Amino acid sequence: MHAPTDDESRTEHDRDDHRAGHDRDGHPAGHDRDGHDRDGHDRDDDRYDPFRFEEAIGRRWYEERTYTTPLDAGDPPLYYLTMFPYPSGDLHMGHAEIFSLHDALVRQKRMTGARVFNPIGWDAFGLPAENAARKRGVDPRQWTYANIEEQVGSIIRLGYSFDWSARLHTCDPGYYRWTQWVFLQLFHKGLVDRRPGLVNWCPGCETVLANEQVVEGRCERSGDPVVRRPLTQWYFRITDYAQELLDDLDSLDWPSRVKAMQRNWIGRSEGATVTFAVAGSDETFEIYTTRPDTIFGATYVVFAPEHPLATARMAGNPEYDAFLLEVSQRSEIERLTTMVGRAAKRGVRLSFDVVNPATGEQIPAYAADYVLTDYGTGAIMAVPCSDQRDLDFARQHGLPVRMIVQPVDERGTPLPPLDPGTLSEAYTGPATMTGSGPYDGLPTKEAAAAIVADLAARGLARTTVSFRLRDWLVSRQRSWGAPIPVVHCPGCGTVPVPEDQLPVALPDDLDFNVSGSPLDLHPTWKHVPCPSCGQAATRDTDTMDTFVDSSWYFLRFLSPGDEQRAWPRELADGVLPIHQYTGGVEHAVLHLLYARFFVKALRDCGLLAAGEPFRALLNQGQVVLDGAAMSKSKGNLVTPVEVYGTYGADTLRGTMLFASPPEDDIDWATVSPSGMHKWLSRVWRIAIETRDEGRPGAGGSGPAGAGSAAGTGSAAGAGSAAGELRRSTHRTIRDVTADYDDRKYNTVIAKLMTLTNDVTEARRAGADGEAVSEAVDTLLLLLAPICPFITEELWTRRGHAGSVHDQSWPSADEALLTSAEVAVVVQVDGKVRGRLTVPAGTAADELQVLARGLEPVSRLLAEAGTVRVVVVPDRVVNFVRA
RNA sequence: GGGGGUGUAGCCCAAUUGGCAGAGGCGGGGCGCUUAAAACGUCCUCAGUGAGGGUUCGAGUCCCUCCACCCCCA
Repeated sequence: MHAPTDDESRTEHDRDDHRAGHDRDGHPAGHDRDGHDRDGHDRDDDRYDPFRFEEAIGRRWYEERTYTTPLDAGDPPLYYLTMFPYPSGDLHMGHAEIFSLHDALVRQKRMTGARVFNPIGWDAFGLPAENAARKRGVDPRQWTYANIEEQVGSIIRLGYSFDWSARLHTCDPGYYRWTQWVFLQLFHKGLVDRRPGLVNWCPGCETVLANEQVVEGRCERSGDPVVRRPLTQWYFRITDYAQELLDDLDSLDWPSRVKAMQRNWIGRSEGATVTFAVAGSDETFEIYTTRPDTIFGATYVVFAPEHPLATARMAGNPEYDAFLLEVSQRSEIERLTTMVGRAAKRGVRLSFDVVNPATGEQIPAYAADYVLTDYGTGAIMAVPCSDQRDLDFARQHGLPVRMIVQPVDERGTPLPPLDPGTLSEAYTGPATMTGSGPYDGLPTKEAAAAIVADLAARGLARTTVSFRLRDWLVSRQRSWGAPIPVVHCPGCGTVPVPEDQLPVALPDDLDFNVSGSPLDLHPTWKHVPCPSCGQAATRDTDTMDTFVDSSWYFLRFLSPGDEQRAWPRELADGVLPIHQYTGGVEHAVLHLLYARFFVKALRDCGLLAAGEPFRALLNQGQVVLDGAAMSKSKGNLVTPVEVYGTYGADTLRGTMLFASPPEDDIDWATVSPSGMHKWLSRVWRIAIETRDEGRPGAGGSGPAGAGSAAGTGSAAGAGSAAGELRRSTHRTIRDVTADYDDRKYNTVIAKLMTLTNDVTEARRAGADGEAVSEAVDTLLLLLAPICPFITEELWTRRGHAGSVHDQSWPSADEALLTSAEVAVVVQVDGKVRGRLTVPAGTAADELQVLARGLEPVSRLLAEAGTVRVVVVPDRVVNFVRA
């Protein structure tokens, strides 16, 4: 794939590169440029100077499109994907971490012979571009593309092996045209709704937000408190898939915490819907409860303030209107504190009572904001003794508390009864029924089933499954996004834009210095004839949530330039679900849930076969400093540019992976790029010093597994320095390969450091050149996925043809994996009393005999009769006395 | 309150999945090299695994209780 590099031209080339690329003062090699120029290239070899070759190699990989994987030939490749970046500026440490991890995964997989498709693109729509336009008057397009180019430069510099032929940006009309097309497919399938509702509004961003974008009552982007507003908006019907989204989690090779987060978010609960009647009227309404067994303890009901029954009955009541207004203006954060904990729960007594269908009792009705309009039925029965919020509300409003459960322990033995007069903690533990008429004495679970069955027989109840998941609100009152491809016509109503008129393109002349949506306020853009009747109509001026763009980008990578269709169907069916996805855990709910929904929806539109987008997922931790998130505002930002500018790209990549297991956070204060640089310098020096060892003719012998010239295990004398080194080499191959499979890059590097130490020791002990050469070449191969530059450069300098990255992954020689001798521990009563050095595989009885002969052991055993002997061959002999 | 996760050396982290707690790095220290420093080389340093109980011949690893911290949902 790569032409062998001519040594002479390389030297010249490297010099030029050195001048261009290495212009920082004080990098740790202490490189003196003048001295370098004077001394010439012999001395160059002495010292590891990544700035002499990294940039040229990275540039070559980019320009030659080295890591392009043709998709139109042969079997479908393995699809490896890393979450595409948002271009808010240059790459940050989080990007460098995930890309370094992902690239190691990809490069190692390639060396095992797999074809891997590894594309890169940009999630390029979004609010920061608009904010830049507003603050600094920059065109969002220019701002975005300039940032993308900066990130491209860093990616090239860091040597990530992306397939540049598949590059895409979601803000390209050629991309968002198909985002709009996908919207229309879902629209025609009935999975898109436009409807009024109480929505989350972020005053800072001047737009609505999806539920998933509200974190503890605040906008997850700007941090502003979110308020609720009644607005008509577009929704994707993700709740239609709630059960399937929950069930299919079981089939995914994802971190358990991410699955748990999605389960929590979907929030399935089983309960019952029960019909209550308004007292003195034929009118009925439904409440939802997860505890139907407690119905005899219901002493009042609570409606969500906006519940139609409440608003109808309270119409024209000034006090209630004021309450409604107050509730609507309350921020989500205040409301949450009202819902949770002991904060005052504001409520209003409604003008009517209701009838409890189980007891026939007449009880009061309230409206309170701790009941949500869109969860369950928007009304609940309040059972103070078994629900904390109900109990708090009852105490505040002087409502009765009635005990209907008798707590029991695990064996069903009754515990002391609770006193409803003084109860301050609602009881939710195991209990039997009391004060519940015919159900008294039943365990609560049985009572629940019986009560629902009995009420159902009267047509007053049914079991219900309820989800916390809400439909996905996708319209945004922003302008740097994909316009929703719909026209509103006075005659025809809501008319989807015909597919042949896509894209609905953004205008070039938006004015961002306006209060409100620039797209909506544009003088001409929205005025168009109705696609259906031709009458004057207006475009929908909302754009789509940028999470829509990222919910299908993995499909577009398969044919980013295709103007005829969104993606090639057969290929998509061949590569989905994606073999390996990597990215930050911050997307555990948002992006990963939306993308799963999209794939299921597109499958049901007949556009895909797969039911899940990402088969396996790897989440990396975050990069923090002194335990706190890095951020510009805190002034504690360490950037990849600084690190690779000082130490080079390989050091940055290696530091990231060595710092901790991938899922853990990396505290930059505790890692040491200089330590990594020091080790790479050792690797460099050893590889250069031994370049001609074991090679009578240049490039003669190969590495382990590729036809070793060092002979087989038996050829190297047992116990000799060369033999020990060969054993170390092959054990490293075995262990490091397993660690790559387990994605334990930190221990991969630790084991390669050990091998480096072993090489040094073996050389000192006089090991022959072939064993050393095998060890060093193997070291380079095993390190190549993590530090691609130094390994490539040394591979070439050691006289090998081709790229190190095109070599086969080495395989361990079985004959060399087992030691000739092993140390066996001898214990008496579990205490170590001696050690044996024996040939590996020595039989158990023989070990026992040898162990009995050891001095302290024989004496100890003479004093008492041996009861039992436990022998684990090659490990331990344990004598257990009576 | 429920769920998920993590506690091993001054620090970051390993431990063949039940078999001698230490692989690697950082930091610290000694020595070598050096006119000197840096760099480099080399050797050393330090815990009995958050606490308590249980199972086992044997527990960092499995079980129970508790504590601390992180994340998600309330």
